[in-house]
Amino acid sequence: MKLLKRIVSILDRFSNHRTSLSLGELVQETGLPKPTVYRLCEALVEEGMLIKRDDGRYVLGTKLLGYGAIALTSNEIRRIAAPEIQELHAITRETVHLGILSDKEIISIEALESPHGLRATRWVGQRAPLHSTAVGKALLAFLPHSERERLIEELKLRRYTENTITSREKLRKELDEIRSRGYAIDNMENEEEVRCVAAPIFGLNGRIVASISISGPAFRLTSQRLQEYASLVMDAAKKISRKMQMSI
Amino acid sequence: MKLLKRIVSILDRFSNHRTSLSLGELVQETGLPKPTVYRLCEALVEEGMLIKRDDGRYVLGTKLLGYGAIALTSNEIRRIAAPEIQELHAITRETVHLGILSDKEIISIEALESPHGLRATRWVGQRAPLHSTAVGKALLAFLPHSERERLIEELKLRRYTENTITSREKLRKELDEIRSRGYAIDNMENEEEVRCVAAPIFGLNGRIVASISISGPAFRLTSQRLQEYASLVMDAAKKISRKMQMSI
DNA sequence: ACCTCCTGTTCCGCTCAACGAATCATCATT
DNA sequence: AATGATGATTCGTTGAGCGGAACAGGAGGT
Repeated sequence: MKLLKRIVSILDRFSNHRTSLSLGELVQETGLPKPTVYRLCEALVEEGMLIKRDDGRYVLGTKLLGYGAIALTSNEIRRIAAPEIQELHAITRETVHLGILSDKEIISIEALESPHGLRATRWVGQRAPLHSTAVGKALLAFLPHSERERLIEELKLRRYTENTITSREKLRKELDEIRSRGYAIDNMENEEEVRCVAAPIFGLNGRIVASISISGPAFRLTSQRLQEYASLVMDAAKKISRKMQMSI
Repeated sequence: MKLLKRIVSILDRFSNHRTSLSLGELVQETGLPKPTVYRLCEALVEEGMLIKRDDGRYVLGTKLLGYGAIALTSNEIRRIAAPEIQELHAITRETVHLGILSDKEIISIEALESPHGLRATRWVGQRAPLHSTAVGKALLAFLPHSERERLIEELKLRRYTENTITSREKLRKELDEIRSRGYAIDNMENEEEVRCVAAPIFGLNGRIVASISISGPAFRLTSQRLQEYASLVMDAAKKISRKMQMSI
């Protein structure tokens, strides 16, 4: 469906660091002809999916906000996992979040931030790479072989820090390790001085559906602390998985 | 744009109480031919805007969640109003939320729930009617005359409780009153035993951009308490408005 | 005041993307 | 085995969407 693909390619230009775009920018970045982008944007404004600000720049509209809120409530893992997430948050006082696979990225469907002044920030709806985060790697590691391989091949493996895994071969080894030990670690691979530990959550038929993680500044999440937290997240993940099995 | 309108009319079928829909239901409720709905839904699934569950029913997809999160951050009122909202919440210990106009409804862009066991629930992204809520009436009241009239004519004025205003004439009178006293009250008009009080927030050029409210159970929000809270929300709204003027 | 450049807007004839009636497939239920 | 309900597919038709080209308008320079 051509038109829909174009709509998505326009909406996808917007991100948290670039919340507004001009017609020209959209034309350049989508590679579509100017009248086409113009017509589409005006139609999207008409439907409330975009807003045209007074300065003529486009911003994602409130219609999408409404859809987002509904998309969130239709996700039952979120509801089921809530108590365990709160518990982890209370015990560790670090940022805890729950991520699922969306296209070739992780998207957070629940997030509780650490009360500490210095903390890892995560918000619901935030997207993050698969290869450089604990949540992403945990999810990737426990996917069925074929899907995992397809994703590994399709990923860009962009470098974010010195520690980011950027070779497919290294990523495969890392995922094997994660599978054997049952949890994933992000040792400052996505952001400087931030460490995370994540564990997989399985739904009925044993298929991985999400992963849960604890994130924080490296100075608090020392490697010893990380070990402790690893068993905590694994326990929480197992509890949630068990609840998922019973939720038919 | 025909196709886009159809896409929106499909996505609009989903709500917080009906998070999943079958092909048949969508066909019936949109009035579109079956192959058309089928083709569109499959394309939307392809793009991640819908998810087709194992049971064949459709659910709003994570792509929309991502867009929603970005739409939220592109809203600067939210950022500007955050401190005042937190303050109101801390003082009153009731549910406080910030709403803006979206199509012919109110949509919440910020919400802090009361810590009390019995509380009004509001979440970000939630939609609410204009004519039966304090936030809605406050917004409506301070719109430019022509827009206000257009909206009043277009609204359905559906009845939710005994107190809901369902006549256009009464609504106009109510809005006049709200304009003269500077704040709006919802006296169990949207939900039984829930009262709210809301005040308008103006942006540069004095145009109304949002409204802020306190909501809670009627037994705590007595008419006397409501008066107190009215000055609180008005003060907060004025502070936020002033900040908005300076935010160029 | 005039020109230039840049961005957004509109026009209009062409074409293929989207359409939808009809049909088929699948799976419970009787 | 027959029936009914729902989802999936086919395919000839057509107007919705396309995009090159031309236009408008404002900012900045000369």
